Amino acid sequence: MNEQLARSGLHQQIGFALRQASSAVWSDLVATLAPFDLRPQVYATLLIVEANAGCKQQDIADALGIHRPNLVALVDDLVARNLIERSVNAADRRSYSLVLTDEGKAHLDAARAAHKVHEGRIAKALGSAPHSGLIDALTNLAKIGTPR
Amino acid sequence: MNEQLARSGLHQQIGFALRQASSAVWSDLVATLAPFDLRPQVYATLLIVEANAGCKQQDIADALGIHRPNLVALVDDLVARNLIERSVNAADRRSYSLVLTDEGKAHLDAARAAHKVHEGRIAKALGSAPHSGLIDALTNLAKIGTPR
DNA sequence: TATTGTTATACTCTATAACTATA
DNA sequence: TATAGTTATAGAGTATAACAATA
Repeated sequence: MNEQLARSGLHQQIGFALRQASSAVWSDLVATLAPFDLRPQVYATLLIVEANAGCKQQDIADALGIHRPNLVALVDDLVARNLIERSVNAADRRSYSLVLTDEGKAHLDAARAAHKVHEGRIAKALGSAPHSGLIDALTNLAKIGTPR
Repeated sequence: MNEQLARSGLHQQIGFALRQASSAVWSDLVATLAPFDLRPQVYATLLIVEANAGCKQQDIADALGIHRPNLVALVDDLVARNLIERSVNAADRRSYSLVLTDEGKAHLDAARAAHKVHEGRIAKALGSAPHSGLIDALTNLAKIGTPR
């Protein structure tokens, strides 16, 4: 941000502070997971399927806070890569039962290790007084990925 | 989120918590500003121009953390609506000098009143102990707009 | 050379409507 | 009727490359 620019009060407002912090952290997460060919939502899907073996796509959409149609291509891709297995749910043949494959579990474990490093960067960005105030914390978060 | 769904640890992770909180607050802000025909970034642009009369588009892009091409249509629209005035900067004829019109100032003031109400909703969602922890705060924020 | 604004373009994420198959 | 998955489509928001005008 241009330091000469007078304060418009923008970065004191929770909506914009959240937006910028979220954007910065998301970008860092995208870069973190890229070596594993995983987008954040795809990684999250693997986490959810791991913790909820046999869940259906609707469950994942709810957990991610998005709509069902947006999960279709995502799950298709995971199945094509043999990271999850999609089988018809015998009890209710409208839905699928999703489970991690062994390969999916191994891939998730590798990505999780990288994610841990990412969380470390966040902790560092939050500084030594993470509870000193939400705006301060978010302002610091928004600086993730900025050369220091 | 499906309450039956076992915890995948997802909502304990800052990246996803931020994402969901940001999304919820942003949606609330969009709805708040809609009656004024302003998107959040357009409203933010008015705030920046008000606090930095004579600034150029590049300044706004920097403040918003976006790239210059994405501001062109936005500023065009504000000029067409007679909310800001764009005049050639005599000192550097490459750039424009942006200032609020009287109409723009009045429109911004009206929107700002609505924005205050939105901030009240956020304060309420944050609860009475806003500093008790970042994740808790964000989890509460993510519930904005959810029927309680 | 570097910067400002611009145009054209593309990608990600998310939303809605309508279909199918099952219940 | 309602639900799960799907298809097609649309919209916001942001990104990059390349150009003209100006410095």
